[in-house]
Amino acid sequence: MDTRSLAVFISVADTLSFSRSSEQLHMSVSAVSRTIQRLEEELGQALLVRDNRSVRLTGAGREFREYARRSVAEWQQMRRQLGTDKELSGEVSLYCSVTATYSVLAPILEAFRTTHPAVEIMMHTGDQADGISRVLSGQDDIAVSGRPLRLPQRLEFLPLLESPLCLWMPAADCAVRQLALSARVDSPEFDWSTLPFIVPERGITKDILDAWLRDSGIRPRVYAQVAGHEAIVAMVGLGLGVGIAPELVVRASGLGASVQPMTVADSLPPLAIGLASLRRRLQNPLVKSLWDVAGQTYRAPV
Amino acid sequence: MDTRSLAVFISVADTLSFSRSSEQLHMSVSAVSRTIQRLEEELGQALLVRDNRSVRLTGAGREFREYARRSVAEWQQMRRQLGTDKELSGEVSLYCSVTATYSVLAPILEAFRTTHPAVEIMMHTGDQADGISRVLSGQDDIAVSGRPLRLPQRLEFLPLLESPLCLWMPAADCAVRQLALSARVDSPEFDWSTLPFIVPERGITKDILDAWLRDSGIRPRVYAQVAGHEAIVAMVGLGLGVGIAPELVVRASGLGASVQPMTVADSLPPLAIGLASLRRRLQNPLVKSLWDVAGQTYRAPV
DNA sequence: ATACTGTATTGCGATATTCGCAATAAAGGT
DNA sequence: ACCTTTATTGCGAATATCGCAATACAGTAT
Repeated sequence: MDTRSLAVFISVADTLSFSRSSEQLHMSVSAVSRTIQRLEEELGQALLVRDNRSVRLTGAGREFREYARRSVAEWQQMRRQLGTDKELSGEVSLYCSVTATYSVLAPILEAFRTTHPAVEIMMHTGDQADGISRVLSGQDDIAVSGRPLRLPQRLEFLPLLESPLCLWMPAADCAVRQLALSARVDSPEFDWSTLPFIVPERGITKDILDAWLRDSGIRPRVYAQVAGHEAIVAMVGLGLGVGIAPELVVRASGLGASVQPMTVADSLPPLAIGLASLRRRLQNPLVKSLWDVAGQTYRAPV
Repeated sequence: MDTRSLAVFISVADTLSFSRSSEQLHMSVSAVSRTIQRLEEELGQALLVRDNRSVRLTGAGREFREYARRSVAEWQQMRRQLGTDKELSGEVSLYCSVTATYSVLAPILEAFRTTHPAVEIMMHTGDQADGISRVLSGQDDIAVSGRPLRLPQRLEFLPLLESPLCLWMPAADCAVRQLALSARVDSPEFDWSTLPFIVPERGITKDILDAWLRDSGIRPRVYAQVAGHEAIVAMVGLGLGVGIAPELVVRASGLGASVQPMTVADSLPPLAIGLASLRRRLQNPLVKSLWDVAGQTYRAPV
């Protein structure tokens, strides 16, 4: 028996519906169904009567709900007690891009510092594209990252903000800019193959760009593959080509004057930026509290 | 968090030794170690201080032990309450050989009947060799069987009694008997290839026999492969060859007079006979109580 | 009557977790 | 210095869990 199963049962006992519980708990209906089945098997006793239409509690189910509530509460209490006993201290390891450091992380860390002064923050910066894999491999507890197109189940993602994803061209007059302006970019005749592209080497932005290019039927001429949005913006600013980057990065880079957004027909989906962490690591109270602080910090503005 | 982890922690906290706990809990030291690690990670707090030589409880560990004891006790109590509330009733499915029915199962079922009159026993009989696979496939809750040479981890085995495993030859004078007696069987020169063997088609006895034949360097002349010890004994009794069977079966078969044990140099290992069940099924209180009754029934005589 | 919708279960493949074994590291005893 | 005992860790194998899609069933709409 584990607390997770109890939580599932409590939810179903409250909603009296597998499907509603499955939404509430962010899991599939089948997972809920099997969890209840396991519980019933373990107890040798039906907890719920379901007749394909409705769900009701059995006598045993009612008794068990009492127990389950109590048990979960006691567990939570024990966690809090152990957690607060020695005023959260320890180390949390973060990974993010240079830009994210001040544009996303700063307000979070400020808030976190005041409430948990004893916690050591170990921060690593680098290409935003590596965040997810560093979290998956356990190198860091939390990464600031865009939401992956397909996120592994063991990964939890907490969306904080969205930033429009744009194609950028040089603002200064140059060959690339002429090309980019030479025709209505969003017209079907536009010849993309002449326009030099600067694309991300890997990561979520690359995935999104690839998908978008495929859907739009564009075969770009790749001028360079580089690591990090900051580098892309810089190269575009130098007139080497056009490139993709979230607006946020451009604004934060201080190069806002040297690049300009291109308007395209099928606009790119906005990039959801947030925190990523292994579910397992979130069970650690230190990591969890930083996570929670982040959620609160960004809930306020919205 | 699950009760299993708590039980592991309680054990280690009591013994203050990973290795002793690992024996107590029938798991490897590494599994114990990792369980504690997970617990500590989940709580964000060290529970035990180990310095490669000794294990001590931390403050948090002491607190947590209190909680763990309470939590496990409450869980057990809830199980009992739900279990006894409606006086255990339901169905347990058994599988065993014909012989085992009266020689092994009878005393168990007698005891079980008096304590749990409302439980329906569904019994299937057949070749003892099929017991394990029927349990593994979920067809039956419990099987009476010999202990498999390698038992899958999801299988629990409860040894009840041992019976010597022998080679048997016909007691009546006949060609096979003459052959079997023609030379000192346990001398290296004995020519096994002339002696017709009646071997089990499959199952644990077959595995043991195969291993023994291999180790003894014997290449037997197989006269017949048959299903079920009872059939082997019967065929030996008829003078068709020599065969392997546990003494228990011979005694129970009523053919004790028509077969005789052969003495061989490297004697066969005795067959451990007991109950087999999936760990998972043992969480069901019905199955568990039959299991427990069996254990008690056979502990007494020993 | 038939199609449709909402709900729980189940087969199945993919993924994640857990275990045991063997190798390793560390420290005390001989 | 060598051996023994004890906890941890890498790794492959066994097991458990999940989500998807198919299924089954009943009430509702067309």
